[in-house]
Amino acid sequence: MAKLPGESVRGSTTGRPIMVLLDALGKRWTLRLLWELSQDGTGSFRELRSRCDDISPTSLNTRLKELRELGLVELRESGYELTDQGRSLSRLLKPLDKWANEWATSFTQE
Amino acid sequence: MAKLPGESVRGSTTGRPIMVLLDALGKRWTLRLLWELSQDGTGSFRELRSRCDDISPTSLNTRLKELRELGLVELRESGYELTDQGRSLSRLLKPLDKWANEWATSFTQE
DNA sequence: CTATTGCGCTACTATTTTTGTAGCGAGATC
DNA sequence: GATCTCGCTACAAAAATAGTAGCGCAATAG
Repeated sequence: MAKLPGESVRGSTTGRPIMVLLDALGKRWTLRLLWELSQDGTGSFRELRSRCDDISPTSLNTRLKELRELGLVELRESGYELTDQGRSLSRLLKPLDKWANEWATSFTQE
Repeated sequence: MAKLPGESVRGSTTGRPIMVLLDALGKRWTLRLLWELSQDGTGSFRELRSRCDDISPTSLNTRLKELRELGLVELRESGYELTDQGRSLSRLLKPLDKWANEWATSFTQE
């Protein structure tokens, strides 16, 4: 179901890993889920739902399935959690928080 | 049209900058456009279309409008290009390329 | 001064993605 | 065996995205 590296995605037929990644991250909730899982760790399906403002179970499941196929998330006894790869990706996303805060000031000053 | 920091977005009513950012980046083509503009610099509307595998003008325009409202992209005589803020954000995205390449190897080995 | 070219972009409809509501089936607890 | 919570699915509605055609404008060419 999910597009893996090497496969053709929307906007790029080359299968270049970065394109596959950008395509996956560009789907709704993907980034948010990675963010939530990296911030507060393991969470059950229903926990994740409430953390994400009651995202519909359909959407949540679709994204979680994809993230699992992409090797970024796994379901363990304790609940959903990031894989090692998922964690290493999340580390790259962390600086976005600080960036966003600085970015926000350019709006409040207007 | 675009949701700015401080405003409520899908999945988060707090207006927290990171949530607004993740919402914006999670829309189709946003990440890809930032990527293209950071890689090959300024580009005209039609150039960007072809760089993105002939994304429809409707979609392209919608995203470019948003990116301009968010202060990440601007339209100059020479074409569309990243603002300073857009460039600083793109710098954070750069490591994704290397990460994606390493990630991809975990699939070819299977 | 007409004709053509290339620009950013819009109108309109079709398609795909995402959502919301309700609830299933399985396992633990009482 | 009734109840609770779990992950998750069915299905229809709503929203986002896409595809095709072409407009209005400015610059260039004949």
